[in-house]
Amino acid sequence: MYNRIALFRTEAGLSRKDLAEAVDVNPQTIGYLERGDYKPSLELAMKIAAQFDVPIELIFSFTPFESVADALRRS
Amino acid sequence: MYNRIALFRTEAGLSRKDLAEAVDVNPQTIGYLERGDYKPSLELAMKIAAQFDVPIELIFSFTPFESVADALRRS
DNA sequence: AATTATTGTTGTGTTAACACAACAATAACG
DNA sequence: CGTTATTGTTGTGTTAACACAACAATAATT
Repeated sequence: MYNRIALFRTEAGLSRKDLAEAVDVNPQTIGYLERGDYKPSLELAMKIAAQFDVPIELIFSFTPFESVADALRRS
Repeated sequence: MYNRIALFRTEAGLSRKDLAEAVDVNPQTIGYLERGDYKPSLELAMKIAAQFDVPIELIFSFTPFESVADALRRS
């Protein structure tokens, strides 16, 4: 399971602690998710997606995300 | 957490056993999910959504889904 | 009516997603 | 330089999402 939590989080100017408070989990949990140490529950994934106002599929994927450079080049 | 698994499943002509095999879980697990006895992992939710080829948000929601009648009336 | 498929219920066991604490390493800032 | 914020690491404990088994109830099929 790949994710772009860190990407969205830093762009939003949030620390892990900030995001953790926003979605109501322990700050360590955000770190574990970003590193891929464990996979989120659907509930947590939905809260994170809601926080950045994007669909879940933009943040979580079974296949690797393309680089930001490539994505912007395509857009 | 509300879901429309049963709705999509029956429309697709699948039994719980069928869907369970398609997303590689125990048939009981589908029953538990449909009844709301427990919430899916993100991984399972994504597999189910992929099975019906719709975004996760069409199947799972924090708020109740409108009735099929209302949805069709609106469309 | 008999058989088979589907669904629901109960129970037990395992694993991983969490919470929480403590501390080290590094980065940012006064 | 000293302080503070941020991130990473390790460890322990709890809970819920699963697997699996057995069986009852109902629906569908022959």
